[in-house]
Amino acid sequence: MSAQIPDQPTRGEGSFGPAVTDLQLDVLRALWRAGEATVVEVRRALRGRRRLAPTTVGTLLRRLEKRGLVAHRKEGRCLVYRALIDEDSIARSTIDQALKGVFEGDLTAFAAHLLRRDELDANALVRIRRMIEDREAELGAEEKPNSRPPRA
Amino acid sequence: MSAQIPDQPTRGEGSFGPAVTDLQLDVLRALWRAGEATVVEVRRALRGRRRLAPTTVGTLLRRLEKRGLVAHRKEGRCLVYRALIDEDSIARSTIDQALKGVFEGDLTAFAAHLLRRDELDANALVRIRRMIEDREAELGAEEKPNSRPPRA
DNA sequence: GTTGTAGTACTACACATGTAGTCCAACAAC
DNA sequence: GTTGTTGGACTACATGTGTAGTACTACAAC
Repeated sequence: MSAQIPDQPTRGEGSFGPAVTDLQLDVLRALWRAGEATVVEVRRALRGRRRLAPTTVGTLLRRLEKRGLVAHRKEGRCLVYRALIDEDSIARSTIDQALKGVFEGDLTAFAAHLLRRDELDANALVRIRRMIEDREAELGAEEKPNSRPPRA
Repeated sequence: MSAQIPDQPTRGEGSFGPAVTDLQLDVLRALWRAGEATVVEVRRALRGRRRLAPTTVGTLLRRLEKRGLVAHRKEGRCLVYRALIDEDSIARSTIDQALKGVFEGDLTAFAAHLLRRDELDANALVRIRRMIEDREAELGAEEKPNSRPPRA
């Protein structure tokens, strides 16, 4: 998984995945949701967030295709586009980029920063702690089947 | 804290903080570390990561100043620059941007994603869990010491 | 004084991006 | 057939960015 995609933007920096802009992400999201979509359909999906001319959406898709992030097939006279990367790859590289940029890749520092946010209320903390515990259990189980079962 | 800064880039999107590029971030980082620095000093600090012409660094600083992210004072014939935003603001808005873009602001989903990363080994998990527990204690303590005095 | 020299301002250029207009091809209706 | 309509290709333009060259200015050395 996680297709092999070139990274054009911010090309001065390390070889990361593709860093898509908000607009590009919106377009990709439309494709992810629809599976496949024509220009008109993508445009409709974008409606609400953005009101773009049909040609604009066409341009966006063509440029995304040039970057290797989407592809199209011809159905009659329409072009039907589909995404070539999955949401997770984008998430990963976006986060990587932010992470690397701001915290120089230090996930723990990153976590520390996140925990200071107001949006993270007690409930969210509990949920996340549970996730961590689950993950610890998972890792514990596969790393060393019998040593120090971290699960409480 | 967290100075009030306009966000020029990706201006199509919601009113977020400044989203700086990698290069800009490198420059800012140099300023943060040094407190104040001239063009030459910033350039030297960047050396290793980037080999830029002195004029390039000057341009970068001037543009950053135009965006309101740095300021300068004159010392003799040299301009001494300093950052106007702190690292935390940048971290916050960068993360916000990534978060909003990819996970539509859902911090829990974001956390779920992070927890799947290989870089997060058992030790990191423990550290982060501890941080969460601390934070939970903190929140618990200030939310309701007895009933509803919001001041902690 | 004249002449380096260093440092800044201005200008420039290529490229990605957000945005859309114009033109053309293909199909539908008459 | 001709004519409309629809959708895509190409072009365009403003702005931000990465990068740097050139021109000016002020100080140091002679």
